[in-house]
Amino acid sequence: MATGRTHRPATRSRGIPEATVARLPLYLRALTALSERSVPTVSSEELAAAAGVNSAKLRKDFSYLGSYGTRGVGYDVEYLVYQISRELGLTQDWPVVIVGIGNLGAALANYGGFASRGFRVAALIDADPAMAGKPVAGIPVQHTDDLEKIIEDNGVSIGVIATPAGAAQQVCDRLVAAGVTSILNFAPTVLNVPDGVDVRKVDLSIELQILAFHEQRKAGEEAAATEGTGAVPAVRDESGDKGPDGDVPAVMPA
Amino acid sequence: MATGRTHRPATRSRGIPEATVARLPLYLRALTALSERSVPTVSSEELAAAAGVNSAKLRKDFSYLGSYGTRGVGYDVEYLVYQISRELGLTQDWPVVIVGIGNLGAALANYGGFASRGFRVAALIDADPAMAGKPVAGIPVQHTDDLEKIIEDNGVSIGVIATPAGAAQQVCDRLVAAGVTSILNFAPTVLNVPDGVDVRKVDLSIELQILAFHEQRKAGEEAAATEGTGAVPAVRDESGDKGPDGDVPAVMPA
DNA sequence: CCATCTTTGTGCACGCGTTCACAAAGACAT
DNA sequence: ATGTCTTTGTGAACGCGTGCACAAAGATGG
Repeated sequence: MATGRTHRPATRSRGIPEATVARLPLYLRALTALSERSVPTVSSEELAAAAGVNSAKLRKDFSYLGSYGTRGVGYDVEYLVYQISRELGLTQDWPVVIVGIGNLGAALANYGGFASRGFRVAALIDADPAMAGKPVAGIPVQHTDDLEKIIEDNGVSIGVIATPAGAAQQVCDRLVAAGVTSILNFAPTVLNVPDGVDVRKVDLSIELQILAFHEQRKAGEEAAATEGTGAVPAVRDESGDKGPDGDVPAVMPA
Repeated sequence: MATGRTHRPATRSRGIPEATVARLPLYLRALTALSERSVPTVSSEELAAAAGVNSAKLRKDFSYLGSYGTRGVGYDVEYLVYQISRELGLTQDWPVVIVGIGNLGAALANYGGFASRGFRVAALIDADPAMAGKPVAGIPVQHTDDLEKIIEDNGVSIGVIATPAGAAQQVCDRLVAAGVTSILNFAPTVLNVPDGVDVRKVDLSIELQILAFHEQRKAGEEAAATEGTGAVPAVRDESGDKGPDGDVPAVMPA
């Protein structure tokens, strides 16, 4: 996964397990699609298939929200959409600021997923004076100097960081000091925040590296299966023997 | 987190737990920074702090790779950088294709994190004929018609999908048919893939919704603590009572 | 009203991941 | 060589998440 929670160990927020919370948006998306097709009810089996999860898991997830299903029938789509939306806090409007309007920041500003579903891009902020005033996705970019004022004026509690890694912690500190308590971090850095502030990170290169690991493993297995006895992998040596790699080859920088 | 694994239940890939694999890139990043500062060794405590994890967890993670530390001293930075790089498969070159060169796709193509660390953008692919030939990040965009040929010619096994949701599954099918076995999906859809293919997803709106959930909870707790007795939350009603919401309010579309 | 059939909601068991706490290992000084 | 001190590596306990499997609930038909 492209993200991981920071801090806040495993506090069952008001009884709903973290793992369940992470799946609710998935269910909501599937339900919204059904709602648009005017489907009145769904069974846990159908909905689970649409969301790509196990049906027992889905039922257990919903059981944390309450008993919203009807046995022998299934779940009322519209009602469930509302309940999940309410649970996730999407019935209210969340103003969001995006800091760092480079390629990625601009892409985020243009991303439709922000506008819908209760999120509103309240402001775009960048440190480059040349960017100031220039409209991106129809919203004029403002300078970092005004960050605190923007946060307070708009009542922003969610911030998105899309700056270079070097600037991320500093931006984060200012956001938090100004009152932001939830941060979505796209910069490849570990952010330090005080208790009570939630950070979620999206890190492209981490995701790629995880894929590469599995890819390498697949290649190794395949080679082992294709060639020879199939018992001992021929490509990769097992861990534990420090033998073949005495000195350190060139490994790429940051 | 912005992602979640699909398929492949919990197979301890060659003995290394999935959770550990997901943290290796984090350690690698911290170690690379130390390496650039020419720091020769680190203790588990220091490195754990830099990576934002528990030191016991870090030591256990490293123990899956082998005994690379020296008691009383710590870990040799350069050596560990190499070992982790090798374990993640970053000592080889991974050609990657990006499909869907919109705002996000272009941002990804320009993202420095791809170029470094063993990943190379082999091709950019888009369905829009008007895009064909136009260079993005110095690489000419190619048309979707040539997808299969591009995959095969470049020996690509990792694909990145940055198309609209509607096109994602179709693109995914073609990538898989052409030989791609690892996919990083930025489109807000659940992808169906055959066994043996890894999918990781990065979903901005899911991340935001999870943040909104916690944000709402924090707001509720705060209101309860600030006002009145402090025992009963005043803002949000507890689950289970279907009372106040008889009919369904307007919930935003997709 | 009763029987049957579908689908939910959940008790239970299992496994992964995390954390504690400590013994073993080695560096370093004397 | 011996003792002390630091830091690793891991055994063990615990908690969360998952999935099975089934009883309870309600719809539906006769």
